[in-house]
Amino acid sequence: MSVAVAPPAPRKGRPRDERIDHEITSAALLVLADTGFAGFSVAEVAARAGVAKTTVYRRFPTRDDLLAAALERLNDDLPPPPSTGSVRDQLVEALDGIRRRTPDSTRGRILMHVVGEGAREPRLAELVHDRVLAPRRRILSDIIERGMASGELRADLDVTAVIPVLVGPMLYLGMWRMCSAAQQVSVESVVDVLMTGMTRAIES
Amino acid sequence: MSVAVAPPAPRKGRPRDERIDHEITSAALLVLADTGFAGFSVAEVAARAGVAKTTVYRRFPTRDDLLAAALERLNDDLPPPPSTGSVRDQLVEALDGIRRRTPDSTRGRILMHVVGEGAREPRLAELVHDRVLAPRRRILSDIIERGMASGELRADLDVTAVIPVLVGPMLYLGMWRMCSAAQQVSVESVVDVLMTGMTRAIES
DNA sequence: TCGATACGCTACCGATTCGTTTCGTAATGG
DNA sequence: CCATTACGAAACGAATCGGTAGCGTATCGA
Repeated sequence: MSVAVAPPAPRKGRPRDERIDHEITSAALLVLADTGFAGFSVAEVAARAGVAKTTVYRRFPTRDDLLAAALERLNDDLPPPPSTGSVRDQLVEALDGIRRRTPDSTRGRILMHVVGEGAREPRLAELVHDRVLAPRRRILSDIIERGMASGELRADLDVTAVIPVLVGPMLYLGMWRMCSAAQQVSVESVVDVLMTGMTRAIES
Repeated sequence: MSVAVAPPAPRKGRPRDERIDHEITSAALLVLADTGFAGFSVAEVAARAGVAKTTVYRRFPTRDDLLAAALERLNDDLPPPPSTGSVRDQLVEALDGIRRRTPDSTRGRILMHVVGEGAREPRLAELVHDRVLAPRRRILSDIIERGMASGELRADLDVTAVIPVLVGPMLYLGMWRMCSAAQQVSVESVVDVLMTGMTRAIES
């Protein structure tokens, strides 16, 4: 039973250009970010990748296969967590990154389209949530737990409730950044409200 | 100069059925919520309204005119603000409504599509923001300011920073409600974190 | 009654996108 | 050299879109 598990590659004929696979999925993510799921067309992906449509269909039999393969690569650029400084500074740094990248990065723009498409495709929403949001939630929960251990934060915090409190405002500010009301709000002021609470005055 | 300013209606011929205008825009909002902006088609709206396509085009010369007329009605059902009870209770009630209606109501589902479409149509994002989000921000800021006046909240709160802190988590929880991580979080626990802050223990 | 408009229905137009196929050429292994 | 596969270019038929036109019927004002 000497079975070659990993792809030993077909033996005969011209081999596929491995770089093209990468370029196709990269182009697919860009198209997805620009046009959303409804406008996601194989022809557009092929054009942006500089490749013939047949070359795409040879690798991905259907549009959904291409979409799934592209989504596999959604997490290629997970940023390293901040590990130095006070809990407040770490939160500001991490949250400011979320706010900036949500409307600017390819991944963030795709995320914004998933918000609308998730109602019709719950599995898509769950996939993207697990692949994109969950790792970033993990970075934040690590910061929180370190703060709770060091005494900088209350020891009785409900981490599952804190995460939406941190992420939600950043997604809100990022998604509506073109509106003046969102532009006036700084991440620092948001973090300060969250740290101090709405009932106690800042002690100087 | 006795000019009839309001529509005196055309004098001759069969008059238009006013109810049909209402049904068409209502159907348009439903289609928009279900299919998003890319899938928004006149034929689908006409079918859902139980009306011939020509009847739609007689009122709205182009697809975008229909879209604009439908968006005009986005705010028909602005809920009354809660006015009794403690600030905490008012916040829980208002925020729980936001969380529930974001994924369930027609308006909320359209809002989720605007998040993705806003990148390509900034004017659309601003229109919807002003028409849907701003009035609801107003309800929340009223609660906040009453709490600051009554002493239930810090008097030095930055209201512009507080609003995203309140709305953001609700949109987050509503938009990703199908994911298990969001289902476990209660509005009460979120409000308690916001009220007390992350640095001080709840005093009993 | 008569002219004018609203409405439903069907068909149609041009444009676009879809998934697929054909064909000529380039690159590989035997 | 030759069979085999990859790739690019082009075209295919089917479907759908926004929008228009024709026709019969219904409903108004005069």
